[in-house]
Amino acid sequence: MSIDRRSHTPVYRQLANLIREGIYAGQYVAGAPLPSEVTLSQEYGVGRDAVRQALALLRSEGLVSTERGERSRVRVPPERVSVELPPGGRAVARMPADPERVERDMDEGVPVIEVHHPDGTTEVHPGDKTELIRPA
Amino acid sequence: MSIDRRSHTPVYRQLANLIREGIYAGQYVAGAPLPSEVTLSQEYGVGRDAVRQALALLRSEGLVSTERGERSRVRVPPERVSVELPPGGRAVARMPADPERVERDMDEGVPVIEVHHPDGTTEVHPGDKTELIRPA
DNA sequence: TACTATTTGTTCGTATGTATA
DNA sequence: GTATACATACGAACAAATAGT
Repeated sequence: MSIDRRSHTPVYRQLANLIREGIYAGQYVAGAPLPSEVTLSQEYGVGRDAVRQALALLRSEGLVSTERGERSRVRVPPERVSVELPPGGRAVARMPADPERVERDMDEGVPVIEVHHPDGTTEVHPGDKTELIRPA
Repeated sequence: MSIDRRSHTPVYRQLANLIREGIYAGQYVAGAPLPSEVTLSQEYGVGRDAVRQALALLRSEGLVSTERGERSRVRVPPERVSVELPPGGRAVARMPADPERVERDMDEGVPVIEVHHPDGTTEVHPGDKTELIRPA
């Protein structure tokens, strides 16, 4: 599979699909670095801008993480800690605002879970490390 | 408050912070269109690229939505439907992959909630229209 | 320590396409 | 049909962080 210039699907989205499928297929191993942006742009014959947009899309899905000076890596899903939803409690999921995300030291593309207790208090948990449970 | 070119914080992130605060403060009303990208770039004295990156950041937070040919709008939070977490059930939150997001007709910056039942079945709900509850 | 090479981040410029009003 | 506005795509230059020499 490769990039189709005549497709109505944007190049960067096609590229994101290719890389995503590569991750699902195990072609790119979790925790391992992807090829550099320049390498990807040469391999697929697209501009660096398209590569960066594709990687940004995958970051927003929580599939890869990028740090300055290092190649992007396939994100390793962390272990989940069980949190009980209390009787009479409610929970919602939302994306954190950027300053909040940085404050909580969370990766891009990771939602937060807000647990609202009957007494009015609220707990916020990182969505990638949390599993909401209700005992049987 | 305005843009500080000498700050270590990138221009687009500063701009995103300004617009976000403007939304929180009610300066930009929910459902109303923001100024156009060109207008914003002139008002704040930054490049259009910085404006687009700022808006992309706010979209990824589910704070604004953008459609081609129209100015970006402050997103209106939809009503939430209550979904009961069943006894013995588990729930996680994650970002949908782009094709899945398009398939489900969801806005950018909106997570999904996966509810896993004890019998092994799974339900997927849009995070902006769902509230997970446990009866008292 | 210092230096170099690699890599990602930011910013600007330019052009073209596509959808809306 | 025209004007406005957002989307895509390429190139280029420089900054900043990393890793290794």
